[in-house]
Amino acid sequence: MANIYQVAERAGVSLATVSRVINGKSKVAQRTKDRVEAAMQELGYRPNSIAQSLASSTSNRVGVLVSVLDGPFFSNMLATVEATLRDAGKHVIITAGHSDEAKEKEAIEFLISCRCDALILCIDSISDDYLIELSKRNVQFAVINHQIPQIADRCFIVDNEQGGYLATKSAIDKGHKQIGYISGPTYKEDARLRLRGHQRALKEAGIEFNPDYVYCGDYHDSSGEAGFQYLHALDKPCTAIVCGNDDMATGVIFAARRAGIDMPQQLSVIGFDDLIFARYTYPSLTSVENPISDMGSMAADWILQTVYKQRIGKKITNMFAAKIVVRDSLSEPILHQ
Amino acid sequence: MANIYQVAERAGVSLATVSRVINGKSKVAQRTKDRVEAAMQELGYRPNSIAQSLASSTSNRVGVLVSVLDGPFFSNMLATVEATLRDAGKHVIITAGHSDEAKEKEAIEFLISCRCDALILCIDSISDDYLIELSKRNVQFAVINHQIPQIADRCFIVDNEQGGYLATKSAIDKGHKQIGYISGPTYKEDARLRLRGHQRALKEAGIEFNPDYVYCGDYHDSSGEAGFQYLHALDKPCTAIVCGNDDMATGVIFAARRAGIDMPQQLSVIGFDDLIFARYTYPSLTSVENPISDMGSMAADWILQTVYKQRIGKKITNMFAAKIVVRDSLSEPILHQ
DNA sequence: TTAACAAATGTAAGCGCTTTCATAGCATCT
DNA sequence: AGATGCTATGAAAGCGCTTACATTTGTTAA
Repeated sequence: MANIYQVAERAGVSLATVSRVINGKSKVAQRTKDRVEAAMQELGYRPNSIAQSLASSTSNRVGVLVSVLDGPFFSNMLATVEATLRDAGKHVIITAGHSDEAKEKEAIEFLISCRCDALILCIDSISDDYLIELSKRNVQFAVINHQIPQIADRCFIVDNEQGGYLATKSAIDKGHKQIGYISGPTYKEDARLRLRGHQRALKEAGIEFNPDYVYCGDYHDSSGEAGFQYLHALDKPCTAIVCGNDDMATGVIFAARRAGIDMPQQLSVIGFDDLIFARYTYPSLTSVENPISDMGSMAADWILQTVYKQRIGKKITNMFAAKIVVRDSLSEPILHQ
Repeated sequence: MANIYQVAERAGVSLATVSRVINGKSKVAQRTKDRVEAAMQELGYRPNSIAQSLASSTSNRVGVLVSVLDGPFFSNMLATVEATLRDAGKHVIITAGHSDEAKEKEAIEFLISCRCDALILCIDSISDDYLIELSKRNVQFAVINHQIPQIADRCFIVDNEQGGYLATKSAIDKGHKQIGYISGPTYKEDARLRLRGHQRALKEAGIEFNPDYVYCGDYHDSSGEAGFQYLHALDKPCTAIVCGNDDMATGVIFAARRAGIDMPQQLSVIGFDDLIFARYTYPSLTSVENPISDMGSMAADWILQTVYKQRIGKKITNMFAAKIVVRDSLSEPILHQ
C-alpha cells in the first residue's frame, strides 16, 4: 500500500504538506490540497494509523472492559459504544473480566499495555481503591454502573434508589400491600440503594417496613428460587415480589410455577435491569429499565470530550433516571385472600 | 513510561539485546537476560505495542465483524474469540455491521484501515463475490456461519442440514406425523440446508413431504407468528412445528398461546440456534444448538496458525456437528386427535 | 598457541507518520 | 525600491521499536 512519500511525490509536494491535508488542522492552499487529494485518490492511499499513533503518541484506541461478555447485559451497551466511537474514528478494544478481581485487573493492565487512550470499565469485582489509584496513575477512564464519590465525574450510573422505588411503587399502585423483596448482596452499593428505594416507596404508602419480608440473595437466579421459598413460607405470604435484578426474578417465576402458583393472579413479580429475555419469560417480566446503553453512550461522549478534546456540545450527565417497563407479571392482587 | 533505551542503559546492554529478550526469538545469554529482565522490572517497562507494530509491520490486531452486536447470538462467540486471542497477545477490535450490506462493507474497510492482521467475519448481507475478491486482495480472514466453496478452508459452519434433520427427527421420534416447518428466507443457504435436513428426516421416516406444511418466514419472530397462523388454519393442523431459528419459534409460542393452545400437549415447538433465552420461554424451548462459540474459537485458532504461524497443534475443522437440546416444548402428540 | 568457527552482542537503518522550526514567496506600505 | 509582515511550504528530527549485518567474545581442534 502506498505511503505518504509516494503521495507527496505524485502531488509534487513535501510529505509535510500531505500530512497537513490528512489532518486538516493547519492551512493548505486550495490548489495544493486538491492536487494532494487527487494523488491520494489515485494511489488508493490510506494513512497508516499505527504510524500516526506512534508519531502523535495517541493510539486512538479506547478499551472497554465488561465483567461478562457472554451475557445479555452488556451487549446493547457495547453496540452503542462501538458505534459512537467508530464514528469518531476511534478503535474499540473489548475485553472481558469474568467477574473476577484478578482477571479484571489483568484485563485493565492489558488494555493499558495496548496503549489505549482511555478505558470504559463495567466491572463489579474491583475495589474502589484500585480505581482511585488508577486515576492517580493518570489513566483516563470512565466507570459504568458503579459510583465512586472521589471520582464521581467519571462514573455513570442509573438512579438505583429511584429504580427500587419505582419497582415497589408500581406494585403498591396496583393495590399490593404484602410485598416481598429479594435483594442483591448488600455489600454492593447498587443493591443497597435499590433496597432503600423499596423502603421509601413503602413508607410513602404508609406500609410499615418489615425486615422479614426481605431476602438477601446474590443476584443469581438460584437465589431467586431460594428467596421465593423463603417468602412463600411466611405466615402471611406476599402477593408481589420485587427483585433486585431480572435473574433473581426469573428464579422466582420458575420456583413459583413449580409450586403451582398462578402468575400474575396469585403473585406479581417485578425485576430490575429489563434484560433482553424479560419479554420472553412467562408471564413476561415487569422490570425497571437499566439504561446501560445510554450510560455507555454518555461515557463515550465524555471520553471524546475529555480525552480527545472534541467539542460535541453534549451535556454530560452522570446519573440516569430509571423507568419501569410494565409487562404481564404485574397485576392487581386477589382481594380478600 | 520507560522505553527500550532506558532499559538497555540500566542493564548495560544495547537496545537490540533488550529487544531480543522481549521477543524471545534469538538467543541471549542467561546472565544478560536476567540483567535485562531485572531492569525491565525495576523500571516497570512495557514494550510499546504501537512501535512494535510499526517496526515489525504486524499490528497484532484481529478485527471481528458481527452483523449484530446487540443480540444474544454472537455474545458467546465474542467471549471465546476474545479470550483465545488475548491469551495469544492479540488485540481484538470488534465492530458491528447491522445486517446491512453497505455498513458491513464499510466496517470491513474500517478494520482493514486499522491494519488488522486478520478478520473474523460473521455477516449475512455481504455477497460471496465480495468476499472472494477480498481474499484476492490478500486480506486474511475467516468466515463464520457461512459457506463459500471457493474459500472453503477459511469458512467455519455448523452442519445445517444435519441440524434440520435432527430437529425434525426429534419430533418424529416422539411420534409426530403432522409436522409443520417454518423456514428462514430461502435465498439464504443455511435456511435452504435446514429445510433439506427436515425433508430428509421425513423421508427417512416414510412421511411424505407436503409443501403446504412449509411456511417461508424471514427469521424474525413476527414471521413465526404469521407462520403459526398459516399452519394452524390448515385442514389438518400440525402437532409439531419445527422452526428455522429460535426467534421464529418464540413467535410461534406467543401466537399459539394467544390462540389458547396448550403447549406442549397440543403443540410441540422446536427451534434452531439454542439462544440464551431458549431456557426462559414457556414452555422452555427445544432447540438445535448452534456451536457458534466453538466456531469462533476454531476461527481464532486458524488465524493463529495461518496468519501468525503459531504451532498450536490443534486440528482445524471447518464443519461442526449440530446437537439437539431437548427442553419442555417437545412432547408426544395427543393421539387420535 | 593459534586458526577456525559459533554464539552473543552491538550498530544503524528503517517502519510511516507528526511537528517544530526555518524559509520562500508574495502582497502591502512607505 | 526596499522594508515589513504575512502565509504556504519544506527540511529534518523524532516516536519506540525490529532486524539485517557487523563485530566481538568464547570455544574447540589442530
